[in-house]
Amino acid sequence: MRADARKNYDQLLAVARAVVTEEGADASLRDIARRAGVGLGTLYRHFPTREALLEALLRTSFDELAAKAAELETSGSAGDSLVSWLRDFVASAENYRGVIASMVAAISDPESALHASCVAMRAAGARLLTRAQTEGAARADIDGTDLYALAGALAWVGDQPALAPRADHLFDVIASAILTNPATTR
Amino acid sequence: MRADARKNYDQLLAVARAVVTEEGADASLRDIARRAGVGLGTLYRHFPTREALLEALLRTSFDELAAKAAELETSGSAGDSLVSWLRDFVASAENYRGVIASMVAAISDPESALHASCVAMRAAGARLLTRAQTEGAARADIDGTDLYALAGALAWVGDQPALAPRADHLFDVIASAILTNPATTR
DNA sequence: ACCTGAACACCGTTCAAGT
DNA sequence: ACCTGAACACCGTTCAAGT
Repeated sequence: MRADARKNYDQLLAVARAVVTEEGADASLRDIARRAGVGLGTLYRHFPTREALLEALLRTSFDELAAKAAELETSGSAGDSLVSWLRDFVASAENYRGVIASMVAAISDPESALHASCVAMRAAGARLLTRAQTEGAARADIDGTDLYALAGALAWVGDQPALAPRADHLFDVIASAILTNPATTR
Repeated sequence: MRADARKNYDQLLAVARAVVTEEGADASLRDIARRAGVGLGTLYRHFPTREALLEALLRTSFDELAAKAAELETSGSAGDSLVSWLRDFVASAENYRGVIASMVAAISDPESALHASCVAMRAAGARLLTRAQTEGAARADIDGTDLYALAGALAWVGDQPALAPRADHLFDVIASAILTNPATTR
């Protein structure tokens, strides 16, 4: 990449991080280009879709979550590992308001710039879930997509100002549902 | 209301029902006015905010849910009544894509045209929850807002094309979490 | 009373023209 | 190679002018 292009890319990403933090995932792209002091076409050149921009913003979080999952897969209690990773996943999705809808949609859209990362996140969660299920620490009747959906639902709750105060408590409620095997508690 | 105004109101509502069913709660108001064969100002005269239009669309559902709650409050098992109403609530919120976010936001916004109805829905759910809790059929550590949040989360899951196939199953997972008292199953 | 639609200030996206 | 910004087709919202 040419030096001036690199500079524009970095500047766009930094500004986008600030603006998306403030306005959410549906922030105005025009506004981002404007605040970055760059033509609108330049933004589109570097990030051809909104998903591409979000992917760049979330890159670090995705990598951290993948590393965290790798650690947890062989450490401590299977149930605790699963819940701990789920907590990190939800917290990271809540970093940018409204981003969870794109992350969920990306699962079934191979064209989305977020597709690969989101499929990888689902797989990482699924591995932790399977281990917990094998040990009898998690209910057996859910799969990786269910886990991803529950994580998404929790992130959505955290995104709603009227519900955010309950987000932590509801995390515990749902975590307990995941960790409870209904067949054995009846 | 003058006869011509009445006609416009009814026509707008009918068209809005069709368009919002098709496009979701963020459908273009301009498009609705256009398809209704009415000036844009006329739409704003009858429905000064998007929430006012949604409220009119949801009026019937709200009334039905209130009636259903009243019935269920004195019938059958407290746990079954709670879950049955919750199912109806979620199904009704899923009738119009994207409407659940407005319904949740309305809870903490007294200016919203949806405020009164949504507060009433939360109260109806809370009554069914309290009865179930009193009988020991529902976990004691959640309140009406938690229930409303869980219902919202389930409706959100149903709204996401990538997750909708799991919505029914996740309803059961969360319903079982509500009906399980963690203090007694440990 | 009620209706209309132009006007204004915004979008996302594309692409010809510039360097 | 890369950048710019006008152009196009849309929004939501308001309000002067009409009936």
